[in-house]
Amino acid sequence: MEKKTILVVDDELKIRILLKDFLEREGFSVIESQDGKHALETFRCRGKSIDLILLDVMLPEYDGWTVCREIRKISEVPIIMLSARSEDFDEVHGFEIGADDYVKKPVKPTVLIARINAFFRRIDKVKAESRVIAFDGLEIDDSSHTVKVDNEEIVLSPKEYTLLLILVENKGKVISREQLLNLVWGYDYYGGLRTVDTHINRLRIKLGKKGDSITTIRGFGYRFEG
Amino acid sequence: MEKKTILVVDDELKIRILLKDFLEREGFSVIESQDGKHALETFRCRGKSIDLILLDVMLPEYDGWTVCREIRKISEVPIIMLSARSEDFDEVHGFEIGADDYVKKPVKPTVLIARINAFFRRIDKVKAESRVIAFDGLEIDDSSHTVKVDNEEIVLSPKEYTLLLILVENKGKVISREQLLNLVWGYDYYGGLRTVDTHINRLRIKLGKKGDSITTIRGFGYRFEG
DNA sequence: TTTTAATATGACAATTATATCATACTCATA
DNA sequence: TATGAGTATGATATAATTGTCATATTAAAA
Repeated sequence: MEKKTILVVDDELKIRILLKDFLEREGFSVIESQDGKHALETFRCRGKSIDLILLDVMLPEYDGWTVCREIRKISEVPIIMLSARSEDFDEVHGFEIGADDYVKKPVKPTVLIARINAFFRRIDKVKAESRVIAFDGLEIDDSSHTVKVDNEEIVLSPKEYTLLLILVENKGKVISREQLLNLVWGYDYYGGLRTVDTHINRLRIKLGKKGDSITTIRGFGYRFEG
Repeated sequence: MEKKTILVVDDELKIRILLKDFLEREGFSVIESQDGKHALETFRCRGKSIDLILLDVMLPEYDGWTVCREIRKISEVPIIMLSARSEDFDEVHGFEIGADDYVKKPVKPTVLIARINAFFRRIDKVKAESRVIAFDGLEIDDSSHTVKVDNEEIVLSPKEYTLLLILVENKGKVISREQLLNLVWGYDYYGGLRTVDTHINRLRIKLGKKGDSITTIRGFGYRFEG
């Protein structure tokens, strides 16, 4: 497995150095940011390659809460908040706005690294799980990337496959074209919404009669019936 | 989504009751165990249906470390360890033997629940429970964007749907045509007020007998009875 | 009851959303 | 470099939605 990249956001140079040092010794690659604004810019620019964010709460130029909320609007990247504030209220708040963990300062590097490793161990496991979705004659095997309709394998392009997966994972729910662009194409894609239509169209054709399961919700998006 | 089941392992009855109470209020289903041996037996017997284990470290009949290690030999079920021991060494050890989180006692239920929710949010693919408004034979599911009258689905156009949603969200209150134009059409819309009448009309027809629930308040606007 | 104003309704045209098609571009591979 | 699969985009066709108006109906007031 390739190196994981961690973005460390803290205004104190001493802490950044301490963490960078420990993390790199553990085999992680580290990017640093000294304030909220810079962190957001960094993430917008290289978000795709960042596997985890260590985010201090007390920051100049947008505090940690703001940074967390802004990032959550565009990404589900794991975020661990670091905070000197030890109130329960703050901790709960951190989780509510989308953080994955909340660690109280002073941070002990050994403990933090144990947490990070445990976290990656868990999400890698979830990712690696061979997931098979099957119902009503439709079968999607995520580990082999194969799709079958009535036991007949059909070949989908990458975009078509991901599109189908997202729709089926959220079956019964309407997903807007904007959401689909985010989820399938990535939050940093700025193409036209019509592109989604075209791909839906091709997907429907390839799915044959199962294509009817993709319902158009005029004005709102698409929904997979299930 | 179906209820998640949590196995709470703690020898103190008081804590078990406290946690069970809180967790059930949050929509989890709870199983209890008062010692390590019993916890292992319980898990071996119904492990398949357990989604998370809250495991105290200080236990009679096999301590928490042992239970965690034994479970890890046969399962990857998420484990959150609870411990009165606050040494960093213990925390690191907990992660090393396969725990997913380590929470120091005394446990604050609100914090623990925030952690548990964040954890499930991360590892679950599907999230976000759907918001459903239902009463008197009318059902509006906003996530799937479906409207049912007496369990019969009816298809509404975007404007009709939004109009209905606004009316129902404010049921019992009169909403003026101006307000409806603002809420449904947007504040920057400058069409005629009569347009609302037409849409109300079309909505009433599609709702069938439920259409009678939209009352005209002469001179003021409309009101959804409920 | 008559009058008046407000609202309901139906028809139509205008607008908008979506599906579909044709084409050009991109990128990996032979 | 040529090929082909995959993709993005714009043009056009099709279909649904919407806004407006004329007219009918209704409710309140005189």
